Amino acid sequence: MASNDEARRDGIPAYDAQAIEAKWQGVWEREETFKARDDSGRPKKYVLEMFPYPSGDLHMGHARNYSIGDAMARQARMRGFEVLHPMGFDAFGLPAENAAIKHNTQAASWTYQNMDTAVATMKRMGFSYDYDRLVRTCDPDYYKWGQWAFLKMWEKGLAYRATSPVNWCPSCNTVLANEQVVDGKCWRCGSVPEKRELSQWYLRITDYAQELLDDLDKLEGWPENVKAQQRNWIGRSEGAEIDFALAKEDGVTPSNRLITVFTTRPDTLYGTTFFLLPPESPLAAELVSGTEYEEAYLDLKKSVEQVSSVDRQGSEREKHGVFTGRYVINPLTEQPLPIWVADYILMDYGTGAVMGVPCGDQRDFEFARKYGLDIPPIIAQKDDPLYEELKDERELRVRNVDWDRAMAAEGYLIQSGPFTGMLGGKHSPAVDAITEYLFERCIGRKTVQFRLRDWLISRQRYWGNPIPMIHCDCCGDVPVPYEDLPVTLPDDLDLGAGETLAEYAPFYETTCPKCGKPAKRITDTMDTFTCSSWYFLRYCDPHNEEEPFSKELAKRWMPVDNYIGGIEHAILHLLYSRFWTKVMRDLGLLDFDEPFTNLLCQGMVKDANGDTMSKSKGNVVPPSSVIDPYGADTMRLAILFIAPSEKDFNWDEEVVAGANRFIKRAWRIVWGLSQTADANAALDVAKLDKQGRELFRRMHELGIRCTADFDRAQFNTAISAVMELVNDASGYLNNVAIDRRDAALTFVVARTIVSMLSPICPHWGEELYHEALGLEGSVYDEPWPEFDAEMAKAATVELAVQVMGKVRGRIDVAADASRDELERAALEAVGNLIAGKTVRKVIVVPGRLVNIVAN
RNA sequence: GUCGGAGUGGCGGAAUUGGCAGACGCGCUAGCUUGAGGUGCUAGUGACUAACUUAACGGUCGUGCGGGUUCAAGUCCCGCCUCCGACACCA
Repeated sequence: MASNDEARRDGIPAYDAQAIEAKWQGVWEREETFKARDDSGRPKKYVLEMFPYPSGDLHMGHARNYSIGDAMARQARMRGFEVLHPMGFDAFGLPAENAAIKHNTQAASWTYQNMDTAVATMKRMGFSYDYDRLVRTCDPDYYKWGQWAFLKMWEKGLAYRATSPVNWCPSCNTVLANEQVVDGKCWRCGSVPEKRELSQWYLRITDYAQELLDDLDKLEGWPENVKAQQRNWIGRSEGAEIDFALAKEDGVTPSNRLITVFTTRPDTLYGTTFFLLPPESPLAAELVSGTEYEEAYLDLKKSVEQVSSVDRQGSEREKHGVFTGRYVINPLTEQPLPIWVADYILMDYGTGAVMGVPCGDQRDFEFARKYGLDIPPIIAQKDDPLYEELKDERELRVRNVDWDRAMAAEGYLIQSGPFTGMLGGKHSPAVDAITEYLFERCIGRKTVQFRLRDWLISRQRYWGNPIPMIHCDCCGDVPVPYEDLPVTLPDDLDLGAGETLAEYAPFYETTCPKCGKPAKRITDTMDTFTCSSWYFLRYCDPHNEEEPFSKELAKRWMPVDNYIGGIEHAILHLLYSRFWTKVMRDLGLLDFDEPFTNLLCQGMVKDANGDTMSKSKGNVVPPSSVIDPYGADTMRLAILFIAPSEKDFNWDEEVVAGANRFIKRAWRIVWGLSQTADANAALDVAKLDKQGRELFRRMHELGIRCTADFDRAQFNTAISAVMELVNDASGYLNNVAIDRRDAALTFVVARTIVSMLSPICPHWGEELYHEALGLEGSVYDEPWPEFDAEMAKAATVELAVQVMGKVRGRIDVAADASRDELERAALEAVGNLIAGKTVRKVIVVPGRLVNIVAN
């Protein structure tokens, strides 16, 4: 190419990305440049990207994720930190098993092959991982410790087995955790799960619900939306439990049997006109059993079972209900309330029983309308005529109203006994007063409900970490002794023929560790999210054979300072990891509460039209399509420059071409500067000519900006600062003859450009550091340049002169000019505009502007 | 419905504490370089705009919409609109 010929003529070598990148990748590997030292005296920085699932080669999303992390890790090293920057693979999971079934091979071979491919691509991208710490979750020396943690939780009562209705995915042939049912569908395959009554294994994450919620407030380095999603998911709700006595068959005489409801609005108790149970409720079945109401009830129950959970969702759906023929007694009014079974009531929230308040709750309102139940008003706004009419009414006078929807949730209580006139609503004085009143009479109490359910971790699949439990007919569920860990996953199942662990006798046949009789091993494996809940701890001490990680090394490296990954893990992975960390803390292994100090969720990489890339759409841009023609450094630069890290962007070939243009231009400019650069020359600012002084000043100004941008992980603007410095250096080379350039200045500017871009374009940086600047060692051992705010100050500055807030002129003044001088210069500059007017006020903002108020 | 986030040129996007809106890049325009340009370099590029031979200079408007506070608002306050995301019959 002509440009290269021309470059050579100037004594500047061509930028050959492929050769340079291969060379430095070799050097880094040989020299172990990025090995994290447990015992160095430097302060630590733990930079972590979410490890990938090895489903094939890496895609653009990975490239973006790891480019962000690598820029952080490399810059942190230059800032003097000992950096832990590890990588691994979330290697268990269904795709490997499905691929093995399809190709009649073993899941392990498919997985290890993909991991090798991915590692090769990571190395081609030049990521600065400490590969000695590579963690693969399917390695027995890793999953052994997952089993160990399970047993510890079993001992503490945090792991248990229970039989309950669970989500069964018919396509994956396994159960799913609540969190893994997304939009009513399986998170992995999109099929609609069925409810099945099964015996399954759980982790008691609900024990930590309050702490998981409270500690979100500590996470200042997390994005607001992730914290909000977790808060929603945990779903804390304050309210009261209220006991209603079941009426005897006569419908009016209270029995001894109590049915408890949960409500956030005990203040609306006076407006309760009916009582609700879900179709699945055993109590409902019992109440109608053998009565004339049983048939209608069974019909409703059956129709609900037939409606999939997707269709059952959403408030648009019409509500259905049947009367049970029985009543409960309102504990305050002592009025009987009919018990209905309704399909909008959930069995697994609250107590599984609800008081119906049709005037204040839109759902109850719709239900009451449909079935002709009374809607007595018990809450009103002050400007409502109803308020005037009933504000002093303590008894229930108006039994029904003619509205078309429920009223606002907040207002003043009417027809509400001694509470009439109080302000009602969520967390209102009336709620407190009635709750207290109920508590004194032993018919209610303050309580807190969570939406969060325990974590269902058992999966009926082969390619996962076996649950280390044995079932003995005499002794029940018995843990595998610690010395027998790991329970190793067999590698010779005939997956192609559909063989499962449950059918594979060499695995499940065993003896009871307690009584020695023949017993059966549990053949369920653990949810893969258990493996990813603590891998960041294993990186601290990856080869430990005695324990999952040593306390000392966890203390050395944890918590993760910067965690980078996709927003799709906002709930699942991040919540589970927080839980696991707290459990490890309570086991005495950790001395902190939260694993990830700062979290960055990078945006998605979409195609040029804004569609998500997918194999089925055929619009995937593989990383190799950029590395092959341009090199990894261009790719990294383009990916970080195109948009802020947390935003989605559409793939744009022009941006890649532009990034390549810049990297080559910066290459030429550094080489150009190097022609006169002398590393040993002392810089004397006073001796610099005007252009030299200005370039030096700009270097400090832009360096300060660039450093701040790295600190807040805003790489697009960090790069733009380097671009500006390259532009300024280019101007210097164009305008200052070679024999008049300052040797110390050209050196320091060249080195600064190289340093500032090296975290992003590492091979480029190392090559220039050695070849153009003639320096020894690695650019990553070079400290990040120091920038000085004093040096960044200009001798003279241009200020805007405003009249009444509009820019009307400009003045060039000394940077240290006094306010009086500025005011005088400004008044003079716009003298003709304010002639004949009275100057009321002059606002002087040093370094920025002068505003004259005159009329 | 609830919770979170965002609306800035033709495009991606900049803009500490209120202080010259549009940095940087893409694209586009013109010129130079070149046998050629899918290279490089130089200059220009928010919209509108009277008088004037032309141009420079200037003027008006401009950060989703409408109000407000202020010498000064993309930024603060009040009221809307639109888009994106999460959860959703959670009592």
